[in-house]
Amino acid sequence: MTQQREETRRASLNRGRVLAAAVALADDAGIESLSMRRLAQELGVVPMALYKHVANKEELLDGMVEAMIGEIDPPAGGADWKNTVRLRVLSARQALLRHPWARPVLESRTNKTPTVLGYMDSFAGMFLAGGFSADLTHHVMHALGSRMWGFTQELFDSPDGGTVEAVVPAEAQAAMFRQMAEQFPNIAAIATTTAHDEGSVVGTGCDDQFEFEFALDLLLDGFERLSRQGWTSNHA
Amino acid sequence: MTQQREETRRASLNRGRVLAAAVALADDAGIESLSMRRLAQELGVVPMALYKHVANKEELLDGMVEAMIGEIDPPAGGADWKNTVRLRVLSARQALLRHPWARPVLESRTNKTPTVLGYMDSFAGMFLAGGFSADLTHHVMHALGSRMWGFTQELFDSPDGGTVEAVVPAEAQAAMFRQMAEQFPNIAAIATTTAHDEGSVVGTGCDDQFEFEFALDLLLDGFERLSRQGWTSNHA
DNA sequence: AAGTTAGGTGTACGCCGTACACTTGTCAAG
DNA sequence: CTTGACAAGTGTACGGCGTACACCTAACTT
Repeated sequence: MTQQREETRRASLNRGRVLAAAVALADDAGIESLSMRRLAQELGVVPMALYKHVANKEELLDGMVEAMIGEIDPPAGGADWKNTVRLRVLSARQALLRHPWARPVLESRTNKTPTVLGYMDSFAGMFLAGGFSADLTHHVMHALGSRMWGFTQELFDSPDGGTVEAVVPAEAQAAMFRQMAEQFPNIAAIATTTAHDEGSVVGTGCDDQFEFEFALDLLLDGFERLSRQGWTSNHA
Repeated sequence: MTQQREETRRASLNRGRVLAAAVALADDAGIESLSMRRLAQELGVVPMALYKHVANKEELLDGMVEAMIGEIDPPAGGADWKNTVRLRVLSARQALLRHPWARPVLESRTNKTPTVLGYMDSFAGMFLAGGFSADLTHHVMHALGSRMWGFTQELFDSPDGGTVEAVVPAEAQAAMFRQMAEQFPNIAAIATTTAHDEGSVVGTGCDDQFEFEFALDLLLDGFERLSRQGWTSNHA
């Protein structure tokens, strides 16, 4: 039967192979290099062939997101809600760090697929199981926002690899820093406390994982406090 | 002199007119409609003419962001840090709501212009002036993240206007809801507490302003607590 | 009067997503 | 064994995009 033949014919495409290739390409070459044409080329096929397996590029991206979600650990049972949520978020973060394209793609998605909704549903479930009211759970989910996916809008994000500084001569960096300190004294004050080397004022010098966990724990602690004191909305 | 002539010659372009037209176009037709060609057409000029006033599209977007930032109220003096920050964030939010294109554009910007840095600097200044250590200010800025700009990654955001429901017959909505309740029981539980009408499970039914302020205040309260107890990093 | 230059033009290139009509290889039914 | 259907891959083409580059022209400087 058809199914059998398809599997034996080596070169045959299918939705899974297309998605896997798309993920691989985005991982290796960056999301901006992922075009239908380039992807087809990578698969040794003509661009239009892809459309037999995904409806359009949007759906391709949806599929990629779903693949990424599949890498996030399911909620660990047993622990209290706070740790359960915490671990899940950090697991999501790991998946996201493996697939840097996922952040912009996730942000751009406007229609949630069932898989995405399922992920969000399981999140809501963790709060409800922890004794949160439905109302509080709702607000708390909003407050968590994209941190649910393990990412934050980065304040200072490096354009890419970040080996740029090596090229710029050190004295020029120092001059730039002095100029910046004049124009942006507060940022400079912050930067000097964390970055030990004067050159890397922006971009490097931030321990992203620390910042992420700092904010996450701040929120979780806030949630806990509200839940404990039996928060209810005084909102219409 | 040149300057004088330019002002008298009505049709002449300049960077300001280009940026203003770009903002107007993005406001009216959506950011996805803002192309160099379309913008040029709007200005009654050939596409390449724009490149005499902005280096490329990236710089155009940077300029638009700067224009938007210009609409944010400067920090009000006199109040305590918390209220100062709060009001400024809410002012930013107002500007952002007037220009829906600004969120995606801001997110996509990788190199911060001086104006953007200046805005961030003034934010850091509010915390420092409130007695925060440089270190805590740093982390707090990260935790605030994009909320500094008055936006959050929306959990359930409607694709557009949102008058879709009017088209879908009510009984079909109810059926969809029942199916969703089965598949995503936790989301359904949340949705029913807030949305009084069963149909609008996703997208509508959330008071975005409330959600925003809820999360903002949660964070600000957390910041206050840390600052008061003289938080210092036990981080390498 | 001559030369410089800023600002607007026209053409063209290489990308993009994808509509649509086509071939082809595989199978089930007659 | 033929036939006809159908799924999968192809080829061509269209309208969009950002923008490089050569050009024209009107204004200002000297």
